[in-house]
Amino acid sequence: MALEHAILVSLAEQRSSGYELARRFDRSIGQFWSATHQQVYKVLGRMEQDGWVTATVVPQEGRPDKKVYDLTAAGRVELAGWLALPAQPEVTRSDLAVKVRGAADGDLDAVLAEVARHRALHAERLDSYLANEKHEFPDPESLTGRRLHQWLVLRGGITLEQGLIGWYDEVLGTLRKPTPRKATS
Amino acid sequence: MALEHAILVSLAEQRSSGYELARRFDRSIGQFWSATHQQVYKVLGRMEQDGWVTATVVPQEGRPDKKVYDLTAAGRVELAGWLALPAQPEVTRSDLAVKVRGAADGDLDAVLAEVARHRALHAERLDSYLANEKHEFPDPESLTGRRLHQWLVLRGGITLEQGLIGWYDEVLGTLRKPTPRKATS
DNA sequence: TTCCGCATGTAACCAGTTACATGATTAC
DNA sequence: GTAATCATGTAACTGGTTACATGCGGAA
Repeated sequence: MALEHAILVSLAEQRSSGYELARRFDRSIGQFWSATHQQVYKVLGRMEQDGWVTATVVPQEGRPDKKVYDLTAAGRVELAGWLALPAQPEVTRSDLAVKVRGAADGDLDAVLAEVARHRALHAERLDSYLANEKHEFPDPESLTGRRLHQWLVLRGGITLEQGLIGWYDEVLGTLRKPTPRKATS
Repeated sequence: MALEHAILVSLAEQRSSGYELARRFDRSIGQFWSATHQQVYKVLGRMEQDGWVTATVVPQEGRPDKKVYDLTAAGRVELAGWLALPAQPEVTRSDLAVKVRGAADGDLDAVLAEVARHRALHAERLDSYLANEKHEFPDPESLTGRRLHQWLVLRGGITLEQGLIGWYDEVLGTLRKPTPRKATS
């Protein structure tokens, strides 16, 4: 169980609606914990019933009303309790790694094209993380508390992306036949 | 869906029983796709019904009989088809990253202790991967085909572990109060 | 007029985990 | 005698995905 707790962490930083939470999971924290909006709404409902959060309907002009959620005291207790618990080991699921391993049983070039596509995807994501770091945390040395912790998690995302890209390059460098000279372009 | 396909890849390398598959998922391929033995048995049953694999009971002496699974032609077709499909993006779930991000809402030292514990765990795993590499692939330059692909996936595991360890060290180096001189030892 | 962003949800389904169950053999 | 390894499974549950549903406002 854990989306609960990721939401608690998110709400402790800032009260938000389900929609905002879902968007936030798409970005910063989503590197390490992702969730669709449907799942977020479902879990928020349960959390409200359990008394971890309270909802307030906030009317808006020109757009739909939203339900903004706040942590309750009980929610904070739950969060602190969870933080003290051992963390489960990291899990990385990579379709692509399985495909690389099985590449001999199908079309190797198709698999390599996928590796190249993922390489581009992650390079883009890495760029956006780096831009984000420059913009949001221009002076890491001076950070403390929550902001420092947020920066460290972003650093983790950056490190992982760099590792993946390095691995993609190793795979491509090893398995790609050197393009025949004079070919395309 | 994907455990199906990870099993197909595994069986294409070597016919195996459910038990053997489950053990294999604990090690090599488990870095990128893990599964419990229960889940493996369940999925193997479905795959047999779908005609992707066939089972043969192999009697053994001094230990229980086992059901060895082989790929069928249909299974090979399925595998080749899946390999040509786009791969879904990598997903990394890290409880610990969420805890680091939320550390200000609980006991920071407890979270750091967890980071240190995970650091040790992953350092151990990295060592075993490196030992495995040395032992199983002493001369990477000479590898081709399946063995080469296997080595590359192992390289991926090594890269990820190194990245994680680097990140743990960054977190610990940043958040750990310098131990007071003269304290414990 | 068509699509995108904002905003919230329900329902059906699927994949994976946890707990439980059995039973022989081998090593400490 | 106690635990680990080999070997296979069932049952109940949980967490997450996919598909479907609605409706306003603003931009192209």
